[in-house]
Amino acid sequence: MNSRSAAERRERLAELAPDRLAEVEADDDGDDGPALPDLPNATAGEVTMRVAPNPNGPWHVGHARMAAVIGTYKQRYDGRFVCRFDDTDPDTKRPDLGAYGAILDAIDYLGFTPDEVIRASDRLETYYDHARDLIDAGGAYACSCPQAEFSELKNAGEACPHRDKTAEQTHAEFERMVDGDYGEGEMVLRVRTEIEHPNPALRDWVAFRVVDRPHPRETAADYRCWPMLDFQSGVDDHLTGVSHIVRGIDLQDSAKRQGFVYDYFGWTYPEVVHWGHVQVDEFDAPLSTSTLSEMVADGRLDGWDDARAPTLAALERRGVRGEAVVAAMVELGTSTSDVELSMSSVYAKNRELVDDRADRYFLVRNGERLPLTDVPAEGTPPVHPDHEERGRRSIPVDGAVCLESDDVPTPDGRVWLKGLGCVRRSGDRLVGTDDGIEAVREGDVPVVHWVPDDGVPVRLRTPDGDVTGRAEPGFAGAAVDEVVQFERVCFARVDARDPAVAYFAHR
RNA sequence: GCUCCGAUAGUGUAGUCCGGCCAAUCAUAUUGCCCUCUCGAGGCGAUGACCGGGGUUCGAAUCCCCGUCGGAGCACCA
Repeated sequence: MNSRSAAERRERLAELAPDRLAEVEADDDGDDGPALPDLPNATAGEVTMRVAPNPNGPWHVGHARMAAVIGTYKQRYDGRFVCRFDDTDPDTKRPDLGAYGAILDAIDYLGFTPDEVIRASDRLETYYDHARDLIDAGGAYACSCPQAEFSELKNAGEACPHRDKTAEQTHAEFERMVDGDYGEGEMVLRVRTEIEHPNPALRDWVAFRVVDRPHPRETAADYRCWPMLDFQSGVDDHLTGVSHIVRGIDLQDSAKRQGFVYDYFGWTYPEVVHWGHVQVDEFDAPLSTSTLSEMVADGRLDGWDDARAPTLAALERRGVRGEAVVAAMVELGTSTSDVELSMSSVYAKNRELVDDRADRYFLVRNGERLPLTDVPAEGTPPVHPDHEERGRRSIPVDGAVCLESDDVPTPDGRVWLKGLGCVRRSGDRLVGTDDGIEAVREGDVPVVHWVPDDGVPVRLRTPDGDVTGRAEPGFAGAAVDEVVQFERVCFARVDARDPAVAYFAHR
């Protein structure tokens, strides 16, 4: 940033138009990167948005986008944030009871608090009531066509024999669906749209179907007649006062489908923004929730917050702040084309957030032990190079040190042991030299980190697997949950003590 | 096949509605130098893009047409 010219501009503005300055400042506040585009037809105080996750697994990084964007809009428009669990498929995308809470935790991690949390599986009676109203309005009919047969008719633009059924008969059959009198596939309730609509995706879609498998939530386990997403979501959006919907392009036709229901009811459809899919560059492994769940179930991952997992829980455990994730997501904007998120931009933002507070420690991975003589009794590197006032560490040297193998000098070569001094390799040992720091400044001697022979064993859990190493003795004093920097290695979050475990955040 | 949608540097984004101030913004990435006892932080640079072709116009990233490429839906999944 050219902060100088920005400052100049500000100064000029202060002279020319003092009230305009306030706006600019407010605009600038906590705002890095381009802001999200304004919502269409949005009025402050009258914006309600929702995240509508299916709780069939933990949230991965991609899921953060919706919450991040909605949460940001909530702040901009002083709006409402609804979290609605769309858990209406007890079978193929079966909800996971642990995921409800995990998703709320993820939203909290990102720094947002929903104004309202609802579960579709609590609301079946509401959907039934609306189905009955829809039938009364002539907007739905019960259909017992086998799926493939209907599909053929539909693609040809032809009505099935059930389409002209009376409302009375449909009512009767729908009540039998509700009562569980039909088996799976025997009867559905279809919305009567336009069977010759140019877009085949909109023709007489299914609103309710029968699912035999009980819902995992006990309170919903007795229901067999389940609404499809487009019906349930359409009704709920209206009932919860949703003013603006953000959703993926895969749901592009949803608004049009639901439009038929809205028309029957005389409702006004919310504003809709569609966006493309997000890929995350670092995780080429499939980001799908079901894959993740499988990997956790069969032990390939230690849990949803395994350092190798692309989940928000894992990022949290690694010491990446939700704020950094939100900032990166907001920068992605809401374009309809698919986007790829670079984790490096999340990490860059996190580094900014965390660097100033992160105390420095040495961690040597897979160290090589080298006897060391003719050096001071201890090394005293600063706790933080930009904050001398935080003091210096004290790392005792007792006859030997460990270095990372890449840092071991060639025979007769020199390295500068950070915070200690220059040493020269002599055979298999290191011997202190009387070189001053100029040796480093001249570029002849690399500065390396090191630990004494009896460093603290640390397991560093990284996205690429675990690494073991030893940290300087002072690391034993680092508190759990603290984010530290292992100099020249990475930022990491202290996860456990005795034995010490740290989670790799980023370089 | 039918119906939608999109295309700016490695990545993301601003600008596109209302054509000129855009030889195109910012961030990230990569990289050079300075500083530094970190490969962190900081400072100063560099690299790198308007999908193609026509048209309209004095003037097009922006408007129009064609093409190409990419994405989505046409589920009793969400």
